[in-house]
Amino acid sequence: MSTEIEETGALARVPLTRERVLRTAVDLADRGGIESLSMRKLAQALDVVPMALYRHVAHKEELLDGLVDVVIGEIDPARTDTDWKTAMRERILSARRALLRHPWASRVMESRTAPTPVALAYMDSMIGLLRTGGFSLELTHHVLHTMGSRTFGFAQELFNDSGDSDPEAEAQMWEAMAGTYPYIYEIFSTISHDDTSVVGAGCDDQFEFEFALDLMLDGIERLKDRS
Amino acid sequence: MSTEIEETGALARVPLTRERVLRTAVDLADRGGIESLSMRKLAQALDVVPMALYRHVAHKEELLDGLVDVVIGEIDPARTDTDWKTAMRERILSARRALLRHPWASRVMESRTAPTPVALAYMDSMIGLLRTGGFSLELTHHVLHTMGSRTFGFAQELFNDSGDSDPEAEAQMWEAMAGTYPYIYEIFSTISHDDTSVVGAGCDDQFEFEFALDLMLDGIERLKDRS
DNA sequence: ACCTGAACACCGTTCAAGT
DNA sequence: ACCTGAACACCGTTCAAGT
Repeated sequence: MSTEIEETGALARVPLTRERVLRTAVDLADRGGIESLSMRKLAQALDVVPMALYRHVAHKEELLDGLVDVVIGEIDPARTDTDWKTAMRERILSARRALLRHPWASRVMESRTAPTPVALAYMDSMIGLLRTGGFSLELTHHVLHTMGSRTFGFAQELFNDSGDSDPEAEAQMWEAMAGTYPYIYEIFSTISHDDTSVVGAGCDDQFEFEFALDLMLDGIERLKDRS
Repeated sequence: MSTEIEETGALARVPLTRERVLRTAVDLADRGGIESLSMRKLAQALDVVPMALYRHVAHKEELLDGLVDVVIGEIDPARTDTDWKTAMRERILSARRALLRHPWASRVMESRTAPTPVALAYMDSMIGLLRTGGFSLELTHHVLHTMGSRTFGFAQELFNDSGDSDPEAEAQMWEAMAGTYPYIYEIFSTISHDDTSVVGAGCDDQFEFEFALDLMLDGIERLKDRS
């Protein structure tokens, strides 16, 4: 009967599993950003004492590894009915879509020191695309270095303008740029005409990502044909 | 006289300046890694109470901005006596050398949300190389997106194998790879023959960086000539 | 044997009390 | 008016005491 009361009190006291821990963590990070994801807050969201998490995850690093695995799991498998270039291109764009759904994911991926089996499997199939596509071992290796994190669908932007967008401060920066950074000013002022503001997120990130991706894929293809 | 004792006790009690704070912080990070750089430890290294730092730096974020500025300050200025391609190539390689001297720097740069004036000036002169080299505004913009952080001399490696290098665990991973990740195995086992171990840091990072850089510069040059 | 509250050893930063 | 010790509100994680 005390059991009954407990059950009612905690409603359907779902047992804590690694999967539920990870799912809740992804949710928390999606909602409040990765910096708001602490072991303590995660425990609270799961209605559990912090120490209970350590049954399913050795430490926070392992939790972060798990989050990356969840995101990689959302990437479509590689097509097997086309050439290497199309298959790689489409898969990378699928990876990019997964990362856009979880804006914290690329930063967490950067911070990992050792690849998980899931990440290794992803890499292995990517390399497989090249090898079965006729690339030599050497060229494959160079290509991997060239693509870097782009293989996982992201690239290092120069500055992550997550834009707190204080319009006053922005206008001021704008003014300063014209004088002291003429070339930056020139670019920004002409590029972002399509958007509402003169400054702001005036460029098409998707286009720019594909531009760089294709420049690399084309360059890589040329090297392959030459060898 | 009590003054005299104090002076002797603290020896040449150098006054705290922003520059001395930054220099010590760079030193600390160089020596013990960026994760060992806390406001408290920095204060201790300067033989000062933690709060004293806040006179020279508004918060830790500003300290990190300052560190990035120090590193950018070590990059050679752009040559003015060559074509855009050579000037850009050499400057990026100079930036890379600066980053190699401070292994924590690229990670700190990634974490900055807003560029400092020093970073903006660097970017402005980089863009200037392209513009005076005959690039259209549009192409210049695309190039910036393509190069991304490479402009600052670094690229996202797939995994930062800072190698704790537990040889036993490494051998085990090696064994697992052959079976479950055949393509990764194939690459690693053939590439790193030049080095001592079969695994290990068997590839020439400098070569790989330049390979990718040149692939991009060549692709960019081709686009420019076409337009 | 299992579970967990309290504690530890840290953070960055605030603020009021001291000089 | 300046300086700073103590305190605050957090962390991730250990561990011994409780059941």
